[in-house]
Amino acid sequence: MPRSFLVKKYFSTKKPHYRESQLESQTAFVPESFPRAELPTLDTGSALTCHPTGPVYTSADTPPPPLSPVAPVSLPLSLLNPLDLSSSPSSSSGEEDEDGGRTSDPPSPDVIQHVYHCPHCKKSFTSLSALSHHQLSHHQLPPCVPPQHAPSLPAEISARPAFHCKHCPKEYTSLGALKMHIRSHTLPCVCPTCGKAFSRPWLLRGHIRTHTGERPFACQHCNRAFADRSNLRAHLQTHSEVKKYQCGSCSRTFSRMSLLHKHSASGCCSAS
DNA sequence: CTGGGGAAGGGGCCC
DNA sequence: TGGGCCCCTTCCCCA
Repeated sequence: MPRSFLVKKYFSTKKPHYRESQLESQTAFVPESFPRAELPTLDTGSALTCHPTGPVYTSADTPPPPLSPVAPVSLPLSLLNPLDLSSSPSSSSGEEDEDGGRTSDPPSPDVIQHVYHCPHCKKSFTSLSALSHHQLSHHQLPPCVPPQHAPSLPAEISARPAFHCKHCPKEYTSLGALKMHIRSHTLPCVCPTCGKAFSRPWLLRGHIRTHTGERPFACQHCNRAFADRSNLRAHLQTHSEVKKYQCGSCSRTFSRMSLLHKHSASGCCSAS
């Protein structure tokens, strides 16, 4: 469902990650009712407003305090598999992903326990391998790389070729990764209803659900349904007596990491 | 102020 | 290699 990834916000008031202009014109999923007037031909010399740095954490610069996983969350099994999402692996195709999910398992507590931060962009990763993969995109380490991090990178990383995005400063170590990234600039999939543009067709399909009201992800414990599986997953936490995200200082638990971050930022345990 | 829902941003995995 | 889909995370808004 649409994480609606890389949406070109024609009308959005949210923070724009990319400017509307300078987008390469592509033809897929462009409805006739929305000529790509706002998707001018890309000028290779233009620079999109692409923030090379990582996400901005609202809880100041300091990373969130260690997240203590709440040990055995007392969720019934049915809650952990509310939609029996693990039943039919790749049987879905596009629209049927309401029941075609490969897994509905909530992130395991130990996933939450370890947070690895990229020294280059401050992004956080829940596993060292994920961080290592991510760091491939930074394979040309800037001088600011903390020395304790740089040596930890695989040796072959420094030898990999770099594929530079011509629209932003990002670099990738594979052409495929670069191409996928470039779609975030070109945004070839345009919503016929509102004109929002997406990088991938399935993102557009999910976005269309926001117009149609389709909510294929139903909660088994209440009448609510969601258009996004992740949102259902978050919702399921509200049915749990013990939340997954626990404050390391006061042991208070939260249903979402963002709430825990808010809690930490509010001063419970940040300075103490 | 807090908790929750909606939607979005990004990377990874599988086929 | 690319498409399709996943997960995690974050932000914004509202009750």
